Amino acid sequence: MDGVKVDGRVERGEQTRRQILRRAAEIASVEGLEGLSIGRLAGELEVSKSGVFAHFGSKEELQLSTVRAAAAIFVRQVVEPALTEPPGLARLERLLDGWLAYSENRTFPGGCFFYAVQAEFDARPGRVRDAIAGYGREWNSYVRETVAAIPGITDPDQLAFELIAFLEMANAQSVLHDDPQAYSRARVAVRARLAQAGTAASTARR
Amino acid sequence: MDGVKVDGRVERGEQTRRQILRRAAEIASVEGLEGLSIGRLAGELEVSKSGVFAHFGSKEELQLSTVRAAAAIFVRQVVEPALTEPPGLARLERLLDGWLAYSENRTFPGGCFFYAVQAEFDARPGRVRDAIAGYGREWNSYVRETVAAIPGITDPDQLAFELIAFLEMANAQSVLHDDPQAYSRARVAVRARLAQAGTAASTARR
DNA sequence: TAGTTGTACGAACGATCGTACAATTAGTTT
DNA sequence: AAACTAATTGTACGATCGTTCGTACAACTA
Repeated sequence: MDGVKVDGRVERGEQTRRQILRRAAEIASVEGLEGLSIGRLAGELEVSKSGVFAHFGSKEELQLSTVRAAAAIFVRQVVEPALTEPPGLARLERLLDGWLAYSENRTFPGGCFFYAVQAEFDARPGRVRDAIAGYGREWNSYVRETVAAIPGITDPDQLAFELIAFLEMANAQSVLHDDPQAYSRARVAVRARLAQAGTAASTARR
Repeated sequence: MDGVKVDGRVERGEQTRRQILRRAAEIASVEGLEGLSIGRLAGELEVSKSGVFAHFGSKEELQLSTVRAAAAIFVRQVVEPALTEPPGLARLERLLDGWLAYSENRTFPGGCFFYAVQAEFDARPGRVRDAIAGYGREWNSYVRETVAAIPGITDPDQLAFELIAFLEMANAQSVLHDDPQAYSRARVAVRARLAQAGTAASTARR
């Protein structure tokens, strides 16, 4: 076969790279992708600065790789579990619960990775911002489509906007104010909003 | 009288300080309070680096002063206009509209100043974070009390949480994706949520 | 075994960061 | 006019930033 790795050097490199990116994503969720410095990252991982640098070739490439790595963790933690549910309300609820758990668990120590880096890069141009914006759009449209798969939903864009707003607000309040109530408020808001959409749907059906 | 300023040197200094802080808040809304560097700030304002530094004595003090200056702008732009309305629904609507206009206008070039710096400092300890968290709490409770002044509102905490969530979501989406629709979505969400609270109130009254 | 490849390293680069301090300029007071 | 005061400046510092370079060593190929 072809896909079998036999080169131990490359494998060792990939493992180092994974460790770097895991730690980089943790740091960036707290200090931001600019606050993430190569020297500090190397110090915490007890490897050389040039060793870290060599994996990426530039700081921008490290930032981009970190964003990609965080996206993979997000997908595994939030998106994939919801795919075990059938399309419809069950899948949406699983998705939103999964997001709140991902934030509340501190999968990343600074709360949601993407909340932190979106706010950091939203107003400055460049490849990092573009990558973050791309993942943001993917997330928005995934939520919208998950919502749209529920029978009788009239305005999936509007509903997705409001649901995501509740999630991000919970993350923000919890991290900044150490307020555990934030998540229960978000759950209440989500439940009420979905109930409202449900009754609107059944009313429209009459 | 006593309050009359006669020393032209002090007045000039205060004016310089105001100019520094205005520019600092603009930069910080885009690059963050850490991305804000004294050297760059001095370069843009065409004054010496040591001149800027002398006004504050440390970078942390510059950051704290910048947060205070931004808070004053926010109060003038968002809170004060709403105070011209009588307590109740009218004041709340004026407050929320004022916030959306403040974000949409780009009073700060990076959108809402506090959205940017909250996300930057929410997970790291220190005086800057404490100051930001303090203003955040003030804002939360001001919205809550404005909501609570509407007759028949049952859960002002929950309602304030949801309304603020819509505002911040609009800001985030608009800045990151250049999406002008974000604000109209927030307005729709606010209107629907207030209508829901209103009918709940009149139902409860029966 | 000899030669090549890939990872990791240490040392050094110029630039910029925040900070310190003495000198200078401008305005006020005597 | 002299003495004083406050705002601003120039110069310099140590630390850290991202980046470059030559090298060491382990693992693969021929």
